[in-house]
Order: sequence, then structure tokens, then C-alpha cells
Amino acid sequence: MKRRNTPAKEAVLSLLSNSKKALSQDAIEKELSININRATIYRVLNRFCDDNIVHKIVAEDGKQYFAICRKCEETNKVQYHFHFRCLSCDSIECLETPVNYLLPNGYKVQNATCVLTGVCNNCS
Amino acid sequence: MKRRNTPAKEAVLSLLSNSKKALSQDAIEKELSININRATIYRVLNRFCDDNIVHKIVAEDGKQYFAICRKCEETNKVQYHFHFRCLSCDSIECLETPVNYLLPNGYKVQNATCVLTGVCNNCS
DNA sequence: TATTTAATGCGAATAAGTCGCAATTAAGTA
DNA sequence: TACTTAATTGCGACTTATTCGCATTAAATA
Repeated sequence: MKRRNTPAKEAVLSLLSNSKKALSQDAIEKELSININRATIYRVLNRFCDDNIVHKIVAEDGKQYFAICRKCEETNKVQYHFHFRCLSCDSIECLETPVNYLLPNGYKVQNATCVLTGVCNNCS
Repeated sequence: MKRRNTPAKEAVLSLLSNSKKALSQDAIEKELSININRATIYRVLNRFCDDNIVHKIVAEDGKQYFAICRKCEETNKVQYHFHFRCLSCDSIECLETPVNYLLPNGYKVQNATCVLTGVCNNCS
């Protein structure tokens, strides 16, 4: 299924590219200058995830946040790393800290989600 | 606010005590032999969390899972540790692996949620 | 310019979790 | 043991995040 370039896609991508933080759908919708339907934003984001252009983090608020990760881009593959969600400014940022874990035999990992929650340096 | 012993509370607590896995509200409701209202189950679980009797994990499916953690009990305080969610048997278990991270200056952590997703040894 | 099919908007649907409120009941006290 | 009070429950409605179906629009390419 070939992907097409559309205003919605470009707007979301450029917003994420210029953001150092992971954004939720409603944050994206608010920050966009053009009006894009809620469902469309989700579809655009999920397509980006499928194409490994952005990665999705689910925080302990149960919401999805999306980010283009510099680290992932540099190494050209998705790296599991910690995220920090600030309760004050309600944003999530990718930390440098990589995720390390030991796994009992027979377990296969497909994904790792690690989110620290608290107050970031800007807000404290 | 003093806590009371009720059938609902005891049923949920005994179910969690006998389970090695973290359970979601609907899993708990299904496994209980007595009928307890959905809202009540949530309230019981949240009270347990407030009292540090169970801990809550939010997985990347956005759902809340609740567990009594042996490790936490032994050390008598909540320890951040990795969790493993099996996509096949849809359960979450507490792993031994403790969570270690480096944090930039000025950040304050209140909570850490780390979930690995994949297939557990039973299911693979 | 015409064709094809991916992408969009809209509204409805789903699912998890919470809330208000009246009714119930555990637990302390007379 | 009966009485009191405040914690707990059940119910139904509500919220919020996300998805889905479907008709319509519009990229891309021949």
C-alpha cells in the first residue's frame, strides 16, 4: 500500500519533527494551524508507527503519546529508552537512558515501554 | 478514613494473593465467584493502591493491571521493577529485574512504569 | 485528462474508568 | 443487644481516548 503525501501527513510530521517532546493526539490537534479531524490524526500517527517513523509511548495515564526520537533516527533503528512524563507540563520526553533488563528463559520481547513520571527540570 | 472488611474487599484480595500475575478489572470480575460491581472492584483496587497493598501497572494497551508483588512485600516498600505482558495469555507478571535509570538534573520521579511486551515462556 | 485507490471527514461505536447518589452494612458504642 | 455513623456498595449515567464504517475527496501516475 503506497503512501501519499497529504497536508495532514505533512503538518503532523513537521509538528513532531520540531517538537522535542512526545505529543498526544489532542496536543497535536491543538498545536496544528490547520484543522485536521481527530480520526485522521490518529490514522496518520498510526501509519507513521507502522513505517517506523515515530514511536508510540503509552503513559500511566493510559494515553498514547507520539514522538520522533532523535536517538532512534541516528542509529536508524528503534531503541528502547526511558521516557519522562512531567505531571506539570503534561509532556513526555525521550531520555538518553537505554532500557536494560534481564529476561528469564523462553521469554520473547517485542516491545518495551518505560515511563518515569514526576516533575521535569523546567517545572520544578 | 477507617477501612472496613467487606466480602468484596476480601474476595479481591484473596484472588490477587493467589495470583502470580497482575490482573485487570475485567479479569478479576470474571474470576471471582461472587458478583461484584465493576465500579466497586475499581474502588477496592484503588483503595489497595492507596494503602500500598497492591501496585498498579498501566500497559501499552492502556489498561490498568493490579498486583500484589512478592518482592515489594518482602522489602516492605514498593520497588520499581520490570513487568512482562504476554500477548498470548494477556497477563502481566512482575519480573525480578529492578528498574535502573539515570536522570538529568532537576528531575523528580514519583513513579516508574516499565513493561516489556511479548510472549512468555508458557506460551512460546 | 482519466483512472485508481489511499486518505479524509463525519458520526457512531467501543471500551476503560470514574462519579453522584441513594441504599446497605461493618464496626464501634451505649 | 440495639443504635448510630460513616464506609462501602450497586446502579446508571458520564467522560475520555480511540477506533470503525462509509461515503467523499484527492494524490499519483499512466
